[in-house]
Amino acid sequence: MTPAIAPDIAVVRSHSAKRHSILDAAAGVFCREGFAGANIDLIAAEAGVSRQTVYNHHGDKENLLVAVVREITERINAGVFETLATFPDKPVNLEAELVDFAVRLNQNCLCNRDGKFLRKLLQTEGERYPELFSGWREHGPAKTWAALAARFARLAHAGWLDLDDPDVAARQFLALVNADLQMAMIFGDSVSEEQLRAAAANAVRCFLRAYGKARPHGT
Amino acid sequence: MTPAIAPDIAVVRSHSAKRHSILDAAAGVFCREGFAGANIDLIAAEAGVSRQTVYNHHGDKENLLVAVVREITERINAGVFETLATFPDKPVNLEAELVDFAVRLNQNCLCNRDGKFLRKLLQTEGERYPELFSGWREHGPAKTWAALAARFARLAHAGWLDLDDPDVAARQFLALVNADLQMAMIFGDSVSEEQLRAAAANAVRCFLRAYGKARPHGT
DNA sequence: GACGATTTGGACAAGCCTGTCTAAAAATAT
DNA sequence: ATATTTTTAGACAGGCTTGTCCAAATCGTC
Repeated sequence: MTPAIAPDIAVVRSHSAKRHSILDAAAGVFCREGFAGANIDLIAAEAGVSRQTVYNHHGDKENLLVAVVREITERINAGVFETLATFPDKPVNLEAELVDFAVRLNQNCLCNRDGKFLRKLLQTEGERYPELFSGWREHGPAKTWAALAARFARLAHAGWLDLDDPDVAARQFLALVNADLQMAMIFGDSVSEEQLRAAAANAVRCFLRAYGKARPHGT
Repeated sequence: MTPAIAPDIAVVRSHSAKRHSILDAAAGVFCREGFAGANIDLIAAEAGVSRQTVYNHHGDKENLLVAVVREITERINAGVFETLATFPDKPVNLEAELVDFAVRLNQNCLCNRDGKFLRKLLQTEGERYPELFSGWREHGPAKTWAALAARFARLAHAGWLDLDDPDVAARQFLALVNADLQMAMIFGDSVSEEQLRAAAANAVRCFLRAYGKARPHGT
């Protein structure tokens, strides 16, 4: 009754490839047009798939949105986790390494395609379907801030920083990193590698002027 | 041929009251539902007006959106200008006065009903109708930043601040002021007066740690 | 009270979109 | 090669929305 293993995964692969393609196209269209304005024919066309196939895979327009949001938040969370692991815990040149870290953060999480999509979907559909994002809301930014705050606290303990409140400092770091990019992002402009580095450099310079110490006490 | 003055302004008053009511309702609906999802019947109902009257006043759905955006950007610009005039040019207690200024900025411009609407409309329709916001884009944030930067530069000249680049400092000031409110705003939560003051206090403390001088040289 | 303009409610056509159905086509595994 | 499953293209009903038209009603002024 159950088929052999090989055919199953072969079917699943094609199946999953189409599924992924649909999710990708849907993310783009939902993001551009909003949920109400999104046209399933257009999604199907952009996915290179017939409309019926979209319905076969996800059943409903609303269901499709749910799947898209789940996919994106999962990828975002993975990206944040991965990038957070590259935080300079044992810096040699703190300023340079924080700048690199900030650039990675922007490239992998905030200025990302996924980051842009999540931000936009959140803004357009967040109030209408609050339960859609409630999972991310609980496990997303709060955890990121806490993790970043812990890193900064460790840096402070090692004598690199002078912090009153690591949580506040973490939020301020993220805010500063985005300071020069907000307008570009809100207008949907693309940001060059150059702009990204300059923004990160400005942010880190300000951050270290506020919270940096001249030398770690260990040296 | 031309009627007397009184009837004219009386007619215009009722006319303009309805017009304003429609614009107000339309702003709310466009913002909640997006352009595609906005229902003109709903706008009319929320404005307390018949659908036909909406068409009489603004002709077209797209036209209505244009009118809404124009109205909001004009009000926002006025609010920014007004608030900017309350910048502490001759401070006694710089930290306290900057905190007050930041609170005003948030209340009158950023966390405002208008501010929220503009942000959301910009995000949802900005890429589809770029020319809609091009006017604000040119004359809005850039001018605000420049004006704020000039104030900071004057403060630096008076010995209160130590700035490399006033423009960067102005952007960072605004970014810091929003640091603690971003999540609340993105989720559409309302922010209490308390949160607003706390956020402003955190922002100003960080800003002054980075750029403040102990005393102005004039004293 | 009469007059002119505005507003109203409802009817209406036209278009678009969702979601379903069906039969043909394509792809895959055996 | 055949059988099974997936995919496709198209038609289709149903619903909703925009924008227009029109006759009745309302409002403010003379």
